[in-house]
Amino acid sequence: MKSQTFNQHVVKKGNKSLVLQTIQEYTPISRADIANKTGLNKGTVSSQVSELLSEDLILESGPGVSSGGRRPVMLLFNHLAGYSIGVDIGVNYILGILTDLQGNITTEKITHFNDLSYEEIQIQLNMIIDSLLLSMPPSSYGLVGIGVGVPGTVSTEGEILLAPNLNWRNKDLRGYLEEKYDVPVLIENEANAGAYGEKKFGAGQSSDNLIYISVGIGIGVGLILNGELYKGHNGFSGELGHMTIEVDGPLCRCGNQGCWELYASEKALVNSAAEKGIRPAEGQKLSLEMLNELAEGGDPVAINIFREIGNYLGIGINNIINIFNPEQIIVGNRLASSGNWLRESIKEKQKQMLRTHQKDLNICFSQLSRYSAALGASAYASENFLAINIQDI
Amino acid sequence: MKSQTFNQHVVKKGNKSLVLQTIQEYTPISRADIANKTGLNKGTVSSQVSELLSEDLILESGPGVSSGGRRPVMLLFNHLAGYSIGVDIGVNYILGILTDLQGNITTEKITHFNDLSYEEIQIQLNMIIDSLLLSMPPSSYGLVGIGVGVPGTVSTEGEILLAPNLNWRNKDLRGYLEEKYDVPVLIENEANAGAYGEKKFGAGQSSDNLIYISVGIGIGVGLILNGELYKGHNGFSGELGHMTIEVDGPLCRCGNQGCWELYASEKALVNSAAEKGIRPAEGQKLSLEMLNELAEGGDPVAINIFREIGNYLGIGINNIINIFNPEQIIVGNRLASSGNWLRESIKEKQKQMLRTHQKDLNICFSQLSRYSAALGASAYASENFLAINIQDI
DNA sequence: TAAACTTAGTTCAGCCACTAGACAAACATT
DNA sequence: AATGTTTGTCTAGTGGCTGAACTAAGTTTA
Repeated sequence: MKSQTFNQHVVKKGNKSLVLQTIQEYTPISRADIANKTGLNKGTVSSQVSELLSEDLILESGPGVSSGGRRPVMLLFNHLAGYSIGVDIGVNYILGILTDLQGNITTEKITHFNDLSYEEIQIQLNMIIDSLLLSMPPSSYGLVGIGVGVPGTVSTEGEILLAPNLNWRNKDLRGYLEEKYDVPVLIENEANAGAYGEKKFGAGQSSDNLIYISVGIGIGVGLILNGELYKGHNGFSGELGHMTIEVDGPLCRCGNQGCWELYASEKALVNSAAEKGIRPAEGQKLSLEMLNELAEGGDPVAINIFREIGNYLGIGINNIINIFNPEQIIVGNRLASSGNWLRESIKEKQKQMLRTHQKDLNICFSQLSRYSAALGASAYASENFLAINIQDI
Repeated sequence: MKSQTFNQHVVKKGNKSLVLQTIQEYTPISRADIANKTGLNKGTVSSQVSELLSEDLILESGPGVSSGGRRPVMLLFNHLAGYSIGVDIGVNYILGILTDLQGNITTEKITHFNDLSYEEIQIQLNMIIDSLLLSMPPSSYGLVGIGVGVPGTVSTEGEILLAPNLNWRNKDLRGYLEEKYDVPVLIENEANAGAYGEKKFGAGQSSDNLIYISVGIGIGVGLILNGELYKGHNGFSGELGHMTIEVDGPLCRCGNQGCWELYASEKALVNSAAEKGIRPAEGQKLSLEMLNELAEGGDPVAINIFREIGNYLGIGINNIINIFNPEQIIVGNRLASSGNWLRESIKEKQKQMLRTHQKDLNICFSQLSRYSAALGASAYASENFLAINIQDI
């Protein structure tokens, strides 16, 4: 029985965390305002604030404007007290960012590759992390954690069980990085990390129920339900790419038939373009970027292909609406760049749905562009640091 | 900002609730054992227990067996301290049960009807509740609440927004019942109530992530995720019956095409039987019960129809596995009675899935037979009572 | 310009729930 | 009968929160 028992320490920790969160959210804010917003006693707030000040997690920024009496002392979240690294490992790239505790990107590094082994990718990853560390400004806490998003399934303990497009199986990347850099490391599925990133910094900040659809080579989905990431029993949730949308559809490598990602992914897009006779320039590969350019230039065939893919995306999105009744759906990853060519046909498909289910529903393309997953991963690391740090004292 | 602030009252309430839950789960149990299991101090447990005793929520049941020292005083959850009513309103029936605080059914009443208006159903409902109340034994708290499961969408405030098969729209059944019976009333979607019932009393007691598929005229799904009911932003989650599984499938009344329930519901079953030339006996209607009997008698056409429906059920279940990675899937409501004829083809379909996703996964048919929803609804009412009661003191 | 009023933040006594440990009660073992 | 164990109660002590008094520092009003 691992249930939470309550005592003064829990109370203290909870309230301290509440004060810090309030400061983060409303920076700058006075002690009196915190007391108002949280319902805590003024004295309690004062004592928590003085602790947070001594821990350098917040700062006093001089007097604010009076509202008819003594001028308040404004408090700021000290987002420069430490730094996190967020890494997005894609099928053919590694994107690493260094962020402060507020998720502002300080430095970014990206490497592209093709067909590297796990060990070779480890080396690339090290180079990126090392290079980010070199650029890290001095701060009270230094590097507080590393978060990594990977295109595959991750166990609840952080082991990478299967990343099919990278050919990885049972890799303990977390243990490796924790040993090497001696900070907490969190590994997450790329779609989960993206969902978290969008919830913290993107379009989903106000929603407690948001679905992030990561449309790249395949489709993965990150689920934020009741305000928290839902990972499923073993951490395998969100495999909506392998949701059957056509009973007798073509066979997928997952063993099922008619999987959504066979119709609505980047791969499906490129395949369809090839079938429809679009040929790349000499020496180039048929790519999403190229199709984007064609559509931009008004090419009717390309535009039509996007419309078709958008139609299939819309079918899956309708399913998602029926399943989750979310407040916010965000389409992210590679295909987010084609938002302009997909938006209309998704909307068209939505018209087939009951209007009641679309109340307050917002569908959009990622605002964080390619940073969703890396930002989410680094935010995970930062959150983890703040939670532990508050707990310890 | 409605965030929870912590103080002594919260601590007290949390620990008291923890003690009560421990007693419920491990009845009979001694004070010392509670302290061990929860990690609370012996003294704390003693004081909470004496409060619970004075509130008549628990009982002392004399000495237990010694384990080498003084014999412990065993404590029992007083499940007879009060009673709840759980009601399952179906498309053509009302099932009402009276349960004690532990979910044991004391009395049950059922009425069948056809095409009644909302007002007529209200009358039937009153008759059932009144009759259950007459049978209620005397107890400390009497009736503590009423829970109702309805086949439709319920807003987060408990208003019935739409129950298509009953032709209801925007009905405030909750307000009506609360005024009439003067106890807290909770209205839930029938699938949600069923999921909760299975989690509390059925096959899902040990799982924190369980999916209850209510297969009746249509299909509704109740989602227990991370240990709690997931309702979605407006309370409309779980409409998996309207998940598209065939892109260009037939039009559904929801506006979408190829919805799952067009292939795998009781309605689909009966339609398929009619198409395949199965005719009911004179004066009867073609029904699930009749097809069950035929299959029982070895009728190959009937068996084949079940196999076909099971196949479609399997497709949707595979989707559910990919989406939620649950620990437990329970098929309930009317079609659960045909489990024997469906099981094999569902299993067959599962073979198409990645084995990793099926780790620790258990799929079964409802153990509570037709009581899932009513039990869940009454459990909701009981829980609500216990939570409020502890809070108040 | 002084008095009156407001608002911000600190301090302190009192309260309450939890904890640790002493203690008594009741039983088992030797 | 003596010793050791386990259960449950009791008490003193701790720590965090609350309310209220108080200081500080502004604004408004006459």
